[in-house]
Amino acid sequence: MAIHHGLDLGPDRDLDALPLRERKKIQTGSRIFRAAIGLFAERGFDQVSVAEIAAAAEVSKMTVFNYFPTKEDLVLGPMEQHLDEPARVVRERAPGSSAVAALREHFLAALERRDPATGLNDDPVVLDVIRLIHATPALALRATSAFDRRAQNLLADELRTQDPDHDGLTAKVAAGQLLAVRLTLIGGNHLRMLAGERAGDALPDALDEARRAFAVVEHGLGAYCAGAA
Amino acid sequence: MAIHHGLDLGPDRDLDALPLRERKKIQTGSRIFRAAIGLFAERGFDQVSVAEIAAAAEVSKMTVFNYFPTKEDLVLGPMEQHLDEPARVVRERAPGSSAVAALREHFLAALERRDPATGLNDDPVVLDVIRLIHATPALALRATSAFDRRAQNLLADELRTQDPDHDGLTAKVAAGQLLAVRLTLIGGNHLRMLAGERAGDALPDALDEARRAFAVVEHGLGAYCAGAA
DNA sequence: CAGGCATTTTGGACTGGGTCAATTCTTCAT
DNA sequence: ATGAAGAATTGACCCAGTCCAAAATGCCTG
Repeated sequence: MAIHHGLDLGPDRDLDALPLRERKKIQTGSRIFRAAIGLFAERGFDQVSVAEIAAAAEVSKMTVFNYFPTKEDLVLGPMEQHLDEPARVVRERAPGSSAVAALREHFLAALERRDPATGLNDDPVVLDVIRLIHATPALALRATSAFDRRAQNLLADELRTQDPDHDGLTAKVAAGQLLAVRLTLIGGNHLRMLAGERAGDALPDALDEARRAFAVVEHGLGAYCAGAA
Repeated sequence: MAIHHGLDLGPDRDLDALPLRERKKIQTGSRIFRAAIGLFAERGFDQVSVAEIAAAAEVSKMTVFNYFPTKEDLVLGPMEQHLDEPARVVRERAPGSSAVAALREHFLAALERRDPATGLNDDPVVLDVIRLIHATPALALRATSAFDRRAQNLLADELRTQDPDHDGLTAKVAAGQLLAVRLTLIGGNHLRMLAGERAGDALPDALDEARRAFAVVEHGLGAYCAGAA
């Protein structure tokens, strides 16, 4: 719930107007997060113990777990509020537009505003996070868990509600395809950032890739089906 | 490599002809596995410690980790030799057949032989495993990790090799779509089994669903793109 | 059949993630 | 002020997973 650190977007109510307690909480969370990312970036995720992070943030180990349920959440937590987003986008789409179009446009818009969730963002801290994800199997695993049963079912339910002529199977398959293409695109953007590209420079290519990728989902892999090349 | 328990298919050379040592190893592995699944099914994955499993299998804790690298592998290990399978299937497909067709036929064949990896199998132990996966978030996470960057890249490389006219993006997207549809179908089969259906009875429906799902991947989600219903 | 070799098994000690009951501190109503 | 309520914090604890030296077991040769 709380806004832990500099990464969260959201309704940015000004910090100074909050009761003292809330402000301290935010500061502590931010201090823990920055200490963690700093140490991780320096020595690697597995080579840093939570106790060290606690010491660096001048807090007890327990307090770290109070703010972040697991060690992995220190890296991934910020990006993981978005589980129900695809379903919401489809539900709230403009009347007359298709579900696929809604998700495509939503992703393109996120790219343009350099939303860290798209992977197209060269903020130093975001870069550290991306590097960590790629260097640590456990983190990579959880990062792809956007392709989760919950997420897929949420989206499938939404698709079925909106297009009631489709059966459950088609909806689930469609939901899976849509979540998968999103992950693929994010992965591609991560690679750009890891290669040192600036987010601004990479934007045109990223937009183009996204459009083409969604087109593949819309029109099928037919080409791979036409027999040997 | 070793054949741990009753689940593994593979080149079933008769056990009795093996050197005594190998036989004991198989027996021990199987004893540990069955003890673990039994206790997990009874009290839940998180409510059983590795020490208890070791005691139940009359083995030391160390030996458990000798046979299964992690506690999760006690449940998932058996089904996880298959990471590179999609890439292999595409690589070794009959000349003239498409990549999509190869993967579809491979999955259909696996369904017909009730391969546990398809989720369509009502062996009591397999059922326990399926129940555990659905009841334990950590296991569910790893079970969907077939949608892994490694797996996706392996398959994408294979697709690009075979159809060199396609660029990297299309190959990665296609690989993602193909892995995703596989996971979706497996999930559907799990639901059937959890609902108490017999694998034999569910087979026709499962085959039909698989065919339709792969058709969606081949021809696209177009319908969801046609605007509001 | 004896005994040496290689591999497995074992017990124990240790690290580090994660949880719990109790303690301390902040805030607020009287 | 003061005492109650509630939150932040803490130290003690449990368990997964690793490391090591020693004991046990199957295997092979003399």
